Amino acid sequence: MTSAAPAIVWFRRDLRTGDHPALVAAAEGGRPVIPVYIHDPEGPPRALGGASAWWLDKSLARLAEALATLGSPLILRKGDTATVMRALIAETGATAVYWSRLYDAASIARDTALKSEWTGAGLEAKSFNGALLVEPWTVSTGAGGPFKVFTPYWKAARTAAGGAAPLAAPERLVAPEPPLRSDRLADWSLHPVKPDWSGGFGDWSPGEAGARERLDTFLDAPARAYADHRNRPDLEGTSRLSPHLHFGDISPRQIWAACEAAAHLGDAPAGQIEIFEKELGWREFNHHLLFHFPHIIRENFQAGFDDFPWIEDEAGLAAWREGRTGYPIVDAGMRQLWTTGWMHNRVRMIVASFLVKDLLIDWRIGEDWFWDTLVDADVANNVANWQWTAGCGADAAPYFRVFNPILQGEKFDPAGAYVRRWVPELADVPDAEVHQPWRAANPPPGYPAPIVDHFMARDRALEAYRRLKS
DNA sequence: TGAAATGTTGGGGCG
DNA sequence: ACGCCCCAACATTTC
Repeated sequence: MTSAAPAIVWFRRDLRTGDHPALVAAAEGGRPVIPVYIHDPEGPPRALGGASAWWLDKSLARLAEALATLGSPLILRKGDTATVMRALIAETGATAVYWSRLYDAASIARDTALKSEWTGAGLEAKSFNGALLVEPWTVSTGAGGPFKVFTPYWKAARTAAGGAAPLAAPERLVAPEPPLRSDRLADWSLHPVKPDWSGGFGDWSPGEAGARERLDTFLDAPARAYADHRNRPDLEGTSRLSPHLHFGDISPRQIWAACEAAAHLGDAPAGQIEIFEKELGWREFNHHLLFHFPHIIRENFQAGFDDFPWIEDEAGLAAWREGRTGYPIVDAGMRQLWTTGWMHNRVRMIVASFLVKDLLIDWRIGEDWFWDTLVDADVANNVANWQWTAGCGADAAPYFRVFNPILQGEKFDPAGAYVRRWVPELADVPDAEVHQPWRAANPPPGYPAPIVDHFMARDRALEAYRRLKS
């Protein structure tokens, strides 16, 4: 079969060999398979963030190892996708290109144009579902439109979500002859240098094996108490699978199947697992929204918010980014983000509420920062969650819902272990005041006083939202 | 996937 | 024993 024309598998955000429909389809019949990753730092959908680049570097390295073991090494090329692919097709005589679908408008536009180009040139160009449990066009409301509210969405989608078993990885791949030129991953400089700020990222294991290990660890313990512990940043209560999911180190279907198996075997209480599955549901919902309402990538879902009087506050923004707002739970979150490339989800809501409601800074500015600093930065999730917090999104938190950073801290970090870990200035503040250290008998030296009074800021935000409505 | 303000209730102290 | 008041605890409304 070595004379058969090769098939290209175009990897993007599906950096794995298991449960990979495009890879399985390409390997069928034993024809040569050309796995390729094309590095276009400008996107779509947008320029690669710094923390994402760090992750991509490691995940690609693991994928390259896995594909080499299977028999066909990963080809790395840099540049404009259409140009690179044209050259690769000409060079190899490939007759098919397979890939996993993306759901933002810019990626869809690019992929659609390429598909018609390749089809026009006589190739088989085919896309697959490699990233979602339920693709956005699969479910619709009774009226026939897209969902805008999570609960009815998930009621409809979770039925469609179950069932399909993950695909096994191909047992072996046939490499094209002669071997193809590939860039060296190191030459892409995805890992930061001068300075290398990634020293705190050490707990992550990007790649397929790391994702599986993370999933097993999660199902082994945290999943059993997920309902109670998922909101506790001081505990290891969450799965931490988000960056793996973004880059496709693991598929949601693989996670779903493992969850169902664990619940079925009684390894973890079904009710707890169901709440975790609902979190996967939010990811699905966010992709559903981005597909059906592509403008939300930069515009308010609710146009009524377009005239919101956001404030330009460079000093406040800098304090927020650097974790020196004077509110421990906010500062702990922002420092955890900067140091590790990740922030606990409960704390994301708190810091986002603080930026948008206490500082009245445009949600897009916060979204930009998250995009650059999160290893799990994902357009669909990032945009939908920021709009949720700001109140301008679909099924958003009502405008009057303002998080109190003191109460949130006391409720979800009761002993102050989380804030003390990331804000060492608080080491000696008694538990009773650790979330409002300015009230301690001896306020910690070197830790800032609150940059804004929350209760004043809350009234100010409610006034701004009220005026917008009228 | 809030928090604060306001309303209601019921037990206990007290004259 | 009784009524009155206080206020914690809970419920409801409002932002």
